[in-house]
Amino acid sequence: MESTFAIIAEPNRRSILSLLAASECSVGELETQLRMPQSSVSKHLRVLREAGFVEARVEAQRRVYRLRPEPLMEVDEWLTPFRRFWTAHVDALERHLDRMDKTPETPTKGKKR
Amino acid sequence: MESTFAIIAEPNRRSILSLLAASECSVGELETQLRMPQSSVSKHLRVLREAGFVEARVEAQRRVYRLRPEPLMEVDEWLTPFRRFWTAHVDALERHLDRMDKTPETPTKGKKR
DNA sequence: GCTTCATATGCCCGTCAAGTCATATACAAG
DNA sequence: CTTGTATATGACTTGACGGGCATATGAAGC
Repeated sequence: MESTFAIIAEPNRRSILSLLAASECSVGELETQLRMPQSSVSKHLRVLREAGFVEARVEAQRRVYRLRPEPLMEVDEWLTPFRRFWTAHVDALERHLDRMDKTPETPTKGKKR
Repeated sequence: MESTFAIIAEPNRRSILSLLAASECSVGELETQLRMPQSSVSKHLRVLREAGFVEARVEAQRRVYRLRPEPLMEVDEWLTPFRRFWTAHVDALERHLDRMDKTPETPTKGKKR
C-alpha cells in the first residue's frame, strides 16, 4: 500500500531490517532481540514482506526471514540527485552552479560553467 | 518530532526536496510547480525546516528555500550496512557468509542457540 | 485424537499527521 | 493608510497506522 519510504519510516521496521542485514532470523529470534510482542513483529514482517523488503522461507514451524535488496536500492537511487550536496570537494562548486540560477555574482573566484 | 525517515515518507515533501535539489525556490514557485495549495506547501516546508532539510532566506516578501544536506546524509549512512546486498560482485560471497551463520548442512533438525 | 510450539490475523482503540479553509502576519506599492 | 502580494498559522475533520489482546492456523510430537 504505502511507498518504500513510508515502510522504513517505522523505527521497529528499520530495526528488523538491520537485524536481517546481519543475518537471517526467525520471527521468534526477532521477537527476542527486539523485545517486542510477537504479534507486532509478525505484523511488521507482513508489511515488509508485501513491500518486497524481506522474504520468508518455511522451516518446520518456523519462518525464517531474509532481506531482499530491491526496495532499499530504490531508496539509494532516490538519493542520487542529492549526493552532490555532500560529496565534499565539489560542494562549493555545485552551490555556486545552483546559485547561478538566480544571481550572477562572482565572489572570490571567477567561475564559468 | 518524527525521525528523518518519517519526514521523507511524505510524497509531497520528497517532491519539494527534489525541486530544491535542482535549485532554490520560493514558496510560490513550489506552489505552482507542485500544484498544491499554498498552505500545504508552507506546512511541509515548516516540517522540513524544523528537521533541518531546508533553510529559508528572506528576500523582500518572499522566502527562498534551499536544501540542506545533513538529514539526507544520515539516510545515506543508514543504508551503508545494506549496500553489500546489491554491490554485485561481492554479493554471492556475502550471502554465503551470511548463511554460514546459521547452517553448515543440517536439514530438518532445529537447533537452539 | 489432543497438546504444544511458532506464527499469523482480526478487532478495537488511541494517536498523530495531512488536507482544507479561514485568518493572521509581513512587506511593498500607491 | 490602504490595498495587494507572499507566506505562515490556527482550528477542524478525516483517515491511516501501530499497539495490545485474543484467537486462528499449522506443524510437530505424544
